[in-house]
Amino acid sequence: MIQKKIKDMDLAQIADSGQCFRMERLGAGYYSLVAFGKYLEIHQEGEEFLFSCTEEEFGEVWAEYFDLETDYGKIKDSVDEEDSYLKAAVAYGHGIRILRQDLWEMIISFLISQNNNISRIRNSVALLCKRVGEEKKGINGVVYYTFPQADAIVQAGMEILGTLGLGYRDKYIFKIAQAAEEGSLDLESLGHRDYETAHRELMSQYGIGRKVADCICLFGLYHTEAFPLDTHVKKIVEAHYPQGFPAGRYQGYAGILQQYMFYYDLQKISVSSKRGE
DNA sequence: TAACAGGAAGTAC
DNA sequence: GTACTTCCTGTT
Repeated sequence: MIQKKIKDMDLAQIADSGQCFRMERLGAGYYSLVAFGKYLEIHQEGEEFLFSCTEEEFGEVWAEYFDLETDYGKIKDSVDEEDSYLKAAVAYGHGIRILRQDLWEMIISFLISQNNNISRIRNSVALLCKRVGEEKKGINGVVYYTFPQADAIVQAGMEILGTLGLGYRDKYIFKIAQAAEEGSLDLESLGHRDYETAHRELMSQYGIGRKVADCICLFGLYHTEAFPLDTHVKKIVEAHYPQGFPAGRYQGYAGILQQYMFYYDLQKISVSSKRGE
């Protein structure tokens, strides 16, 4: 158990921001997550955080995972003063960060995400891990499941994948796991490519289109210039940026701002539907 | 309580 | 431009 003070980070906001699907709320200010085969529990109170790991593990895994090297305050301050929409989005989701997640997990998770909703994506990912991943025990004997590697998915086969309620996406997952196994999808080299190249290579895979490729680039490869255009962001751009989002003004990190906009839009929807609008 | 309709971080064809 | 799988959510 270690303690850290971290600015510009809100676990509740990150958990609900649709970029990760394995972060769970345990109680007020308490969250758990599984990533890179490890289980972590976190408690947040303002800028004070307790992590259920050693200082060593924090330095090796989690500091990078939570993107602590990046100054999100600076990013938020860089927003155009006259862009009232973006100012509001950034103020609302002030604790959003882009997590640096595992590439393979992002490929499969965002394949599942297409034409789907977040609560179902979470359930699908959880079930995939439980049925195909590896069972492990974390702190206090908590049982958790690692995200299945490509070989395990290939071994499980369509027979198992077909029982997970993934819909038509099951075949995408199976085929891409096969591609990773036989080498026509090379994760290692993908990690060394620039954004354009990585995006093109990802899109050549069955089941990965432009939007999913952008999500994988942003969340799995940390190409922060990637700007996934999903239904929400499309709607936002149409309403607030008729000339297109000014990505040029935010060279190299438009994707981070996209995440604030996405979260802002998503929360507004859930709040308004709760009010019966 | 249970059935029902609408819709969901898109892609392949 | 349209079909696609299944499930989640809100409504009746």
